[in-house]
Amino acid sequence: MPEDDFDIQGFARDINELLILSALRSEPKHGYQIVLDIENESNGLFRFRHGTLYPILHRLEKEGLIRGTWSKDVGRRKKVYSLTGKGRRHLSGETGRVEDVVSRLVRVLRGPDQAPA
Amino acid sequence: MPEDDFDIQGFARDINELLILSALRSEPKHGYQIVLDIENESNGLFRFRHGTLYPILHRLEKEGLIRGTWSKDVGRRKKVYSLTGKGRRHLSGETGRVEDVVSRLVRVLRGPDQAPA
DNA sequence: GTGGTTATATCGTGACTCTATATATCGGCC
DNA sequence: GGCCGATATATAGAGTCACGATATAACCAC
Repeated sequence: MPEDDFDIQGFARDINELLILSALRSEPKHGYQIVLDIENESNGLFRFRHGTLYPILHRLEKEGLIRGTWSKDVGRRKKVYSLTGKGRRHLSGETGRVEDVVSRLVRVLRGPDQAPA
Repeated sequence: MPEDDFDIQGFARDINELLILSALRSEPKHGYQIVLDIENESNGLFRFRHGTLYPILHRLEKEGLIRGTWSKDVGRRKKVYSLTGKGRRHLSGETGRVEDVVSRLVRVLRGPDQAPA
């Protein structure tokens, strides 16, 4: 009985969300910093544009996975986001699900007649 | 210098295309059979709907990765697709690229402070 | 010859990213 | 002390793609 109900579009969306959440795992950051850190940690592979980043941040905040607060002490306005408990649980759970899906994906792509190296 | 130019939407599209190409690796098949085989080999995880499958098949044929021929010997019309040489090269090359991307993705998601189990 | 299954095809909708544009503030420069 | 590029957040418009609904047609059972 197929339970998973896999959706390729939702999968792509989840990947973007998880990348952002993972960037916040160590400490709270503002949007611009998140982009720079992800780009740096992935050696330039994953790079967010402005028009992609901010809608996702707003969505994550709306879902209660992150919480954003304006820092006013510095003159330049920055919205600093931090992981909520819900967001932290979501991150670890969904990361495991992504790992499961990609391992099964690679297995199907490689096929049965393919020797493991 | 970031060379990769990663695109999450193209990545999702590629996954669908590669799943179909991999189903044709062993032997030529018609559309309906491709869906059943992928669903079977992935234990029900990856399931294509009609409205998803046929546009992708047409696209792959247009790009020269597969070649479709109508089998007329049987009364029921079936369009049987087979991998072209270009398609076979594309499959192995892109599969390697997908494996690379997902391994780097998981590494970023897990983070540096995560011990490898 | 009617109905259910196999099989291919397309159109419309909706979801999502991406490009372009807008706004605002800081620091350096002269 | 005003200009300008870099930092930083925001949104609207366009384009792309999967997905649901619908259409067509031939096979088989009865």
